[in-house]
Amino acid sequence: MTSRPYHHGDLKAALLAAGIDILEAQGLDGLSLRAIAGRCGVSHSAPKNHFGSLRGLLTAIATEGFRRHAQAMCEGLGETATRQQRLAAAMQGYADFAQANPALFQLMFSKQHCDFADPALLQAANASYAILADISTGLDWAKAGLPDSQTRTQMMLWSLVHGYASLRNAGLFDRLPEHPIGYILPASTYREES
Amino acid sequence: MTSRPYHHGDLKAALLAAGIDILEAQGLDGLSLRAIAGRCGVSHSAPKNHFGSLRGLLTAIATEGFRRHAQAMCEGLGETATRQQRLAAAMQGYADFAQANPALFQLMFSKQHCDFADPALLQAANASYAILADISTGLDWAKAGLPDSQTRTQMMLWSLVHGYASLRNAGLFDRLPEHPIGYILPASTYREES
DNA sequence: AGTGGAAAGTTTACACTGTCAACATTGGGG
DNA sequence: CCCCAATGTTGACAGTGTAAACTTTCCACT
Repeated sequence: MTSRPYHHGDLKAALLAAGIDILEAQGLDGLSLRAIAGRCGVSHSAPKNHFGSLRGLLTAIATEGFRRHAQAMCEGLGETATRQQRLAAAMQGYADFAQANPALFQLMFSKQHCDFADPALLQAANASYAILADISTGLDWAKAGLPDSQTRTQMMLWSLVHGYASLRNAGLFDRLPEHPIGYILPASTYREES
Repeated sequence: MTSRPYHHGDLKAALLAAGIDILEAQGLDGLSLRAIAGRCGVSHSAPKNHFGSLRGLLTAIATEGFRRHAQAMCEGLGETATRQQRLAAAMQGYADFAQANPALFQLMFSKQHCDFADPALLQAANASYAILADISTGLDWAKAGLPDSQTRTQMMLWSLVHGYASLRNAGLFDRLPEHPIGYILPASTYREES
């Protein structure tokens, strides 16, 4: 269909897809170079030509994960919504993605498995962050007299939604009554748009 | 010195200590049953008698991690401090512990490595949560008309500090100006004690 | 057209892992 | 005193990632 530059088809993309499939089906434990290669019908050593090492392959998978993550955050964003509603929708998308893809989500934020020095991964991660950062413009959690109020608001929102998603995925919220992320965002901190 | 119920001394405790040492020195990757056993001078199969499997040993290590975690949160708690100051101190202890023991912190919240059905682990984790929950009594992030305001405040605080610690440990805050956790807690949401 | 070489994939080997079964050793309670 | 359960060892096994040597394919250049 697309390009076929060599004799067996579009590996690299097939390896990525197989990796994500195994990740969803069997979790991070079941994700091995040999399993991915086997699912693509190639030898266990073939992935090295495209990704160098397992770490490189996991980094590429995480990069694709951030792209889907950003898309999930954008899906609930209607044009007519208020900034508060858009923020709640983006955070809900963040948490929903983590819940729907727990192994991928865990991989995406694991310095143990991924190489955050990789430019592609860094760019994809920054793109996800930028979505929350953009929406949070005009909202303010600042204490009087402290600088960087915009940055601090962004860090607060990112930390809040990321911790919420992580703790829920780990099962630490199981004994508590359920509350969507919107019910945890303090209403009193919203500021009307100017 | 302590008790010596069998012919080689107090393994189990030695294995736990060796595991934590390796965790700090070499990270989660370097933590293997054989490495732990080797550091204690026993064969690679000895830990099975005390912990059953690697998962059991990691669960026990995480349990000890939660005990130290709770202690780190309590260290900054002075009796004379206001509730706001005590909250900020506990959260600072939470984040500092995560920064000082990144591998242990990662292990403690990894459903992949730990068995959260283990009663000891569950109790230790709940004890850590209870510290934040107790301090947050009297503080309120509730929207009017929603139930469970106490629970929601606790979830918000826990999510915020956990996400902050996790994202900072992953290096995702490296490009942003530094802000201690207290500068991210919104001041406007504090409520005076009654 | 034909050839050289780089890209893509295979094979083989190696060190390492966790788990298991069979075996050795020890120490304490009948 | 002696047996037995707890503790620890040995050896084997399937599985992992990595690396080197090898083979196959295809593209570019003369």
